[in-house]
Amino acid sequence: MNRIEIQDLLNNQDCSSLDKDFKNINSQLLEICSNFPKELLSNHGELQMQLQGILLFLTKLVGKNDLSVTLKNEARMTYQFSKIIASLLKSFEDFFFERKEYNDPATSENEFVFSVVTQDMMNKRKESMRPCRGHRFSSNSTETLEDWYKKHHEKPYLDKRSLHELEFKTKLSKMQIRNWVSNRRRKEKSIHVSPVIQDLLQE
Amino acid sequence: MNRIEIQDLLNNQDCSSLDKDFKNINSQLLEICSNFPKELLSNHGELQMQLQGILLFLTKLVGKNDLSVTLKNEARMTYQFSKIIASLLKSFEDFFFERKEYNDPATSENEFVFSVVTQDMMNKRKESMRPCRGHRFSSNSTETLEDWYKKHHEKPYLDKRSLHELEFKTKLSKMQIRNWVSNRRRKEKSIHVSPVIQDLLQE
DNA sequence: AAATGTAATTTATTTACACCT
DNA sequence: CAGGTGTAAATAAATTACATT
Repeated sequence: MNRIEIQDLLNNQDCSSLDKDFKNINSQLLEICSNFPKELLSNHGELQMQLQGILLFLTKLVGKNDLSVTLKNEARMTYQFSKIIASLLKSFEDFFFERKEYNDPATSENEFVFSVVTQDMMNKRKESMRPCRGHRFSSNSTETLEDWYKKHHEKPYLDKRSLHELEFKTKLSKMQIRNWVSNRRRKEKSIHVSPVIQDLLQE
Repeated sequence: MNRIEIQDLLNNQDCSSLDKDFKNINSQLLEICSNFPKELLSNHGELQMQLQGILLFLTKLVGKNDLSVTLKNEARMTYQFSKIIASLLKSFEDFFFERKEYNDPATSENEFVFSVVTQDMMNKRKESMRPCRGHRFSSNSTETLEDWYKKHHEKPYLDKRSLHELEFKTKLSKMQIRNWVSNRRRKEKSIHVSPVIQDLLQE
């Protein structure tokens, strides 16, 4: 399984420039949506151009192989959302300018896609690009922590020295380490090994 | 954990009438989207009414407690999608009829939500309402199958009699049973119990 | 700073189905 | 069509973060 690499990747960097670009795209979309009917007549050409650019960027993004699954999914969704906006825009434009030759819905809508990007999805990207719920630590860090826990099994509470040491070894923040140990204690409660196995392990 | 109940619920019924209503809503939405610009002037009042009805239904649906998580999510997404459509429709209408008092985007867009419903999401509902990937069998059925497998561990292949018997006991279709046994054989390959434990189990 | 609850995410497992031999 | 294998779609379980008390 090649999952650890992906994990480490997520832990050690911000996917920085790509991520910034993607955020940028999202803001552009939000802005387009906010100004939707107002701007249609004044600069619809510009809007179309902007949307084409956005779609182009997203196509490229979706095609990339080295992306995190999350980012890829979001990119796909945003792509679909952009497409629907572009499509609606086009329809309305045709309507405004009486070029009433919009395609037969029966055929054109077949590849019509709807996708949902909630606003808080967009916000999420802005806020929490760092310590992220559910994102695993590197197996290295986990091992270090697990070792510490095993050693201090009797009284699994952090003192200053331990915290410092772990911070250094794992490169995690104090808060993350405190959380981990706290969560680990909780986990302990729900682990119940049968006595037979326990004996076995003690050999 | 209360998960088994939910599972059984999913296994034993079709959520039939609700489900049909929901499908209906989805088709309505699709139709509205297909005819979007064309119908705007001719019967926008009707459209608005229809959308209001849809939103009402979805609000109720989302509020229900006894729904499968999947359905609930889909309902939420569809709700958001409907809302965006309604909102766009309203904006354009205002624009058409020169009542240019659409709300200040800064305030009105704050609760603006985008959601994505891909077309194949809608199709999925249509097709596969029965044997559904990922939906677990009842623990009862699984136990029966697992028992059979254990008994025939040496040669875990179905004969006609076994198939018939299992079909009767589990209420699953022949195909499902064949699939299960096939998948079970595959799983066997990836299970490797340490010899120590194996000895232990043989006692 | 502790337990506890729970949100958001990832990973593993289960079922269905397609394709090949 | 049986059987193995690959993989899609869904659920379940585990991991990390954070809020509350």
